[in-house]
Amino acid sequence: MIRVLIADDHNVFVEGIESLISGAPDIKVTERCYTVESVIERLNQTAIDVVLLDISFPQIEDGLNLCEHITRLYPKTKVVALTMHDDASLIKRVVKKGARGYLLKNTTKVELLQAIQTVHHEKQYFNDTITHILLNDGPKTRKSTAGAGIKPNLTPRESEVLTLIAQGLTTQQMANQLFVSAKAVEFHRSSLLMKFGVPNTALLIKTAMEMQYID
Amino acid sequence: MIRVLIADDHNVFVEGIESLISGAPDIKVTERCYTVESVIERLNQTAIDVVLLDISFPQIEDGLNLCEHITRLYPKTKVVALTMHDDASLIKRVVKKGARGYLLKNTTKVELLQAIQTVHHEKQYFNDTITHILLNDGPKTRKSTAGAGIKPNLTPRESEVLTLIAQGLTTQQMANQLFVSAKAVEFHRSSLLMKFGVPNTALLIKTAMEMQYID
DNA sequence: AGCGACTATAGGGTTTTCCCTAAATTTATA
DNA sequence: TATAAATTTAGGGAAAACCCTATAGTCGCT
Repeated sequence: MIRVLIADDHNVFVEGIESLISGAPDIKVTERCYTVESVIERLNQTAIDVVLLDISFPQIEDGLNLCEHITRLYPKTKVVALTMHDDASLIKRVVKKGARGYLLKNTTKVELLQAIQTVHHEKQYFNDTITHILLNDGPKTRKSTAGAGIKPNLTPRESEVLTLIAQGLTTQQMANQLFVSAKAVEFHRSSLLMKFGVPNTALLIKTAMEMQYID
Repeated sequence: MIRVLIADDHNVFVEGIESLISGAPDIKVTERCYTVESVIERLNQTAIDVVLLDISFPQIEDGLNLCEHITRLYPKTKVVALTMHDDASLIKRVVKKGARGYLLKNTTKVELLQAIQTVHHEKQYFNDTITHILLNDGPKTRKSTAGAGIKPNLTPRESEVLTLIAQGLTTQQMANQLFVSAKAVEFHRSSLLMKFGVPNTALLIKTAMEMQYID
């Protein structure tokens, strides 16, 4: 059973979403929140699998902040952004804040249920419309946004840095060893995190070992 | 060939050390430094395996700082502390600053050569006298100072935290998940680092995986 | 009742990591 | 020779990790 929290300050809309979901056997709306504060409070008290979050809640900035807050503090809880806006820059900002899905408010019942199930299974949900918007908007689209399971090709330097990180060296120590600046090392470390699609060195090491880059 | 740098402001002593070492086939004194500055400069230009460091160089604080500097920036370079003092507190301070060996200035040739070779092979060198001084001085002696290769026994909580770190969670996220404070999680993380004898989470993950605590 | 291991918490501080943006140089390659 | 990929450096800023000391409650064992 997927536990869903609806965060929207429009009563009518909450009702609508809930009725759409009511048909699904494995999804249940367990919480309805009309303010940012109540969302934070609820998450602190109850385990929630998916949050359907109106990004204009009540203002766009509030929604983005709340989205960031949720994904930072409760990584198990997935956020699907709901909004009436369909511009690329907003979608990107939302994704950057950790949302796993993005739906326009004129979405269908099928799409809504599918999005909930998809994000709950650790995947991202973006329909064709959203994907199209993202793709047709310059080169800023992350190389490895999907990032799961694919083996990144490392540059020679990146491999070196990866090996040194796995030896427990700090950035400064690596810099001394490679005879480059700390900033250069930082750059390679950052590239590694991006290529492997991980948030920190701990998971980088684990992932790299599993993928046989180390050992 | 083990490259040795002697750091001492007493000319006579440098000469003495050098003549003692001259007999060894696999050890070579490549640098002699009479000031802190020259040590730093040399290390930046030349690869050194072992530094024989007079802790009173010229004052105790200077030697300790230099020792810390070397071990922090050049972890491959091992430091053997040389001094005339034999009090426990100083020994501990030196070890805390990263020295891998501690010799009194009335040491023998055999001991000197053995100390150089031992620390160069990633091990620590403390003779019976030093060990005795450390043991007979209260409970402050670290539980796992040696730490290499032995499998630590983890408490239930430590195991949990280790697993969560390996999943890439931050301290705050773990705290939320375990319903405890961030400080509590920090404590367990710190215990893990100590028990495994590693300096950071990157090496913690690698070591824990190799020892089959993870996966 | 006392001891030790485990757990949790706190305050304060330093270092390191991580993120963002930006730009110059080299090297390979189409 | 453009173009792209790789490497290097930089500055600033926010978050996280790391280190230290100190207290305190719980539990099991002696």
